[in-house]
Amino acid sequence: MPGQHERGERILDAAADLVLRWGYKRVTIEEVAKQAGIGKGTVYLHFRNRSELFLSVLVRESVLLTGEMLDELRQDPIMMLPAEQAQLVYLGVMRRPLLRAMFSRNIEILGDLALDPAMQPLRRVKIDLFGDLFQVLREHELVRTDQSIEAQRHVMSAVQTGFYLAGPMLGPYNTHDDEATAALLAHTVREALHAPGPPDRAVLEALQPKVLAMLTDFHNALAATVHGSSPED
Amino acid sequence: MPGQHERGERILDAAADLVLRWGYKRVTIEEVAKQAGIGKGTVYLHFRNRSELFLSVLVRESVLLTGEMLDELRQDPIMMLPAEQAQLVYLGVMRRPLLRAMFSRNIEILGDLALDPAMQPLRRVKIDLFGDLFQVLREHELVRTDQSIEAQRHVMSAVQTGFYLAGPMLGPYNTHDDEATAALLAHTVREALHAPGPPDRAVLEALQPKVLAMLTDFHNALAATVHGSSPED
DNA sequence: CTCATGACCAGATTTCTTATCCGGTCACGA
DNA sequence: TCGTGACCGGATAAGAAATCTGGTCATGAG
Repeated sequence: MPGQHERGERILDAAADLVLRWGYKRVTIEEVAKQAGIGKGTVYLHFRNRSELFLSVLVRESVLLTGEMLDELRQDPIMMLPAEQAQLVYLGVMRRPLLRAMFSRNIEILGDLALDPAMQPLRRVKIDLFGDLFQVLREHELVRTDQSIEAQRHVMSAVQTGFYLAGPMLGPYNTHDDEATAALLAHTVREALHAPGPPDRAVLEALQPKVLAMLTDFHNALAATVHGSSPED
Repeated sequence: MPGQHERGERILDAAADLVLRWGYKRVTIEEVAKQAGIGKGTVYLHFRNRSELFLSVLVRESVLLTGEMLDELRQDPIMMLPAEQAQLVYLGVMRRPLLRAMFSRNIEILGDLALDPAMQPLRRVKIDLFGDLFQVLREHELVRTDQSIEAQRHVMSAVQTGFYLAGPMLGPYNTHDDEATAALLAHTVREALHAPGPPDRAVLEALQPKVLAMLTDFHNALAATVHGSSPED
């Protein structure tokens, strides 16, 4: 049996590769199977159907990114702050062509995959994460307390959305590379949401385990939805 | 001859009404002419072609909005500040169904009209306006001076884009009405771009004529591109 | 003479029909 | 037990025919 990692992963590799080369719409299950060196039916031993397969590709990328976030957070608790997180996520997304296509609504590559109903629960998990995170940060006055959590979530969503979409839209007027844009995004989030003044390192460090646990839960919840070992029951 | 205002305006009225009811794609020139109570060929005495007609509808709305901005700015020079402007524009756009459809990329109603190449020069005028505006504000330290003008323009675009698009995208999680969202947008822009501390009223008032002139130029430039009196040469 | 008009044309769009493809299943065989 | 590819039907694409509509312009009203 060729390849080092297990079959489910190889299917995901093949699917990811083909989507980037041909676009979601044009990739057939048979072609994915061929590229993975297996029979067509075998794909269905791992994924219930077509969209679950491709969604898994996206989720696997997200899991990788979340893993990176965890590492960074372990190294420095400053990464629990919204601005730093937004910056890191932005750079991580831009580094991954599939996520970049998803976040910048590249309809050419991902088609209507991003609108798939199966995406809904993932969004929910993410929104819950942010709700919880803001709650904790607020309790320790790391973010402003003069806005509601809903307002902060709204600002966070809007600003992030804007930075992902505005780059392409500005066209030739966009003179910023990814690093510079990420820094701008961080600045905007920081000024809009963080409590004034520098954060208290002691508080940050005290909170680190709790936030780490929350992010780990999120990471695991995501990972649990990547099939590829066995089709979900 | 029925109707009070002149024929070009009546054509624009008819077009605006039909676009909102049927969507840009479905509206035919003949139908617009019928609704305006004139013959089909007459439309072409006012507009060179289909897209110029519908673009003019959009531009006319923008001229109205810019007029409101001018009034507000005359009443209170605080309105020259980016946050206040963004807030006012947001509310103005949300109040006008056609502009709302354009800014929130409602593809159902406006189709690919927003992508029309004829839109380009308008964007350019608007971007130039913002460049000039930030330049003036910066010279009088009403906005931060530790960022480049390009960076500030980028932040402004991104944040605005985000707030226009994030509302629909948040779906049921969006608990804010237009007023609250506009306030949130203003807050975000203010914190990200304004100089710290309250603005100096004296400086604001001293600058009022200059900014008023800039906005008036913009207003006139926009108005000049609304045809409807005679097809452009 | 000026200006509005609607019949007219070509190209674009839609509709209807036929052909091909592909997601998903499952009987078979390794 | 597990992997496979032939097979099925619905979906999608391709093609042909019919309809529609943006834009023009000869005509006639004022």
